[in-house]
Amino acid sequence: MTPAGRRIVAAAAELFYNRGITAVGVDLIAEYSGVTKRTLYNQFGSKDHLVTAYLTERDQRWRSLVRAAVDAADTPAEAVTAPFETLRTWSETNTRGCAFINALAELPDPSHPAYRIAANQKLWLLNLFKELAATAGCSHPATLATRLLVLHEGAVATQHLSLDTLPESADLARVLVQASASPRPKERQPSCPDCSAVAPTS
Amino acid sequence: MTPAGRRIVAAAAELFYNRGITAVGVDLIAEYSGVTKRTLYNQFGSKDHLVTAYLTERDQRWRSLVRAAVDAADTPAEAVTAPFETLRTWSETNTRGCAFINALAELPDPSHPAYRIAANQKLWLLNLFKELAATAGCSHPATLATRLLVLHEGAVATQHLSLDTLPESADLARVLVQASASPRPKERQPSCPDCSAVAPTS
DNA sequence: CCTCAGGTATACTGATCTGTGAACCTCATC
DNA sequence: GATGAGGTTCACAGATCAGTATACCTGAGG
Repeated sequence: MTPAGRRIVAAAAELFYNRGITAVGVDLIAEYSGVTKRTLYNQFGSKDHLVTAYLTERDQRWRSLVRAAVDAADTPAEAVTAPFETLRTWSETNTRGCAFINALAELPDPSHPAYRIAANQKLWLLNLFKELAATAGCSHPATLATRLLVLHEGAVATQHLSLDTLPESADLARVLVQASASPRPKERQPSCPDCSAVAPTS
Repeated sequence: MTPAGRRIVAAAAELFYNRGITAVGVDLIAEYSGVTKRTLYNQFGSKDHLVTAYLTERDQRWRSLVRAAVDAADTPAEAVTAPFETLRTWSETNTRGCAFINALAELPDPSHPAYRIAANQKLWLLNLFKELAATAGCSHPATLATRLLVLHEGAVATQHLSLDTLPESADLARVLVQASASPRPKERQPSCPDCSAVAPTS
């Protein structure tokens, strides 16, 4: 991608995320990135393709941050909840929720590439949770992964409002991992039905 | 509100939710509701006011469904997770996520009335969870309510994709309520650290 | 019978939207 | 020194946007 192309994507990223995709015109993006509209169309062909490039770049950037957090975790159990640490720093500069969910809200056509990107992002995180849970020795990693994904997306979605739900979500995520990672000896299970309930059973 | 006004709000609700607020013009809403654009502006004054009316009506409709589900619950514990039952039926006809989160994605101005409506909706649900948890005798109802809200919003947010996370979210919600509603006798707590961890401690 | 609220019909403004056309510039590489 | 990629300038098309103006219709209540 040419230097002008990178500047265009950077400007589109900021404007699309903060003001909405439909509400931002290509003229504004061109002006914001110090580039002619002609250059924008020479590089991307259409606004839809620019939207796709914006979402793709954002996805790659976020994934690399998550990967770094996972690699920096001290223990396998902490690695499972590392994406919640990424979300904590990510939220400091991205305070308007999930860009992919927001994009789907504006793009009703399921055949738009944005749908694939958004779906793949969630599936990637779900699969990452599952693999990390399996590595950490958690029982029923698939069920645990689904629960962690819901918690993650819930924390992102409620971030709009000033409720500060992320710490609580991350706490619960760690509890779920602990309960799933260290199954109690069999003889203690009947005396503690809730533990076996919290630890996924399917 | 006049008959024409009701038809306009109904048409706006369907179009705004399914195609996006910015992407839908007032001409389309007028045509869709079988009404003149003049009538639309006589009733609502501006598109922004129509957006506010749309969100307000949707909020009221959803709240009454939640209240009905809570009232229909058999036990206080089941009442706490009744909103998840509402979400199950609600999602059958509303498959494009939370209309308020979607609206915030398109309306970047925090001074827009939509912000207040969306924030109040989430706060209302959070408070409902808290009151129901207290009624059911749950310990630390505030913490439990936050966790339930995150689960609820996470289930709504991931509904876009075909992941079917709602059953798992509702299951986990019920487990959390159970763990918080029936605290174990003190002498058993040391032998079961995970239970005390799942039951909110703050 | 009169009035008036609710609504219709149609035309219009001025701005903004995505996207294109055509000519020109600049600079590195062959 | 010719070529071509990346970029600029500017004008323009055609559509759509929110919102307004003017005149008219209709039916219920005083």
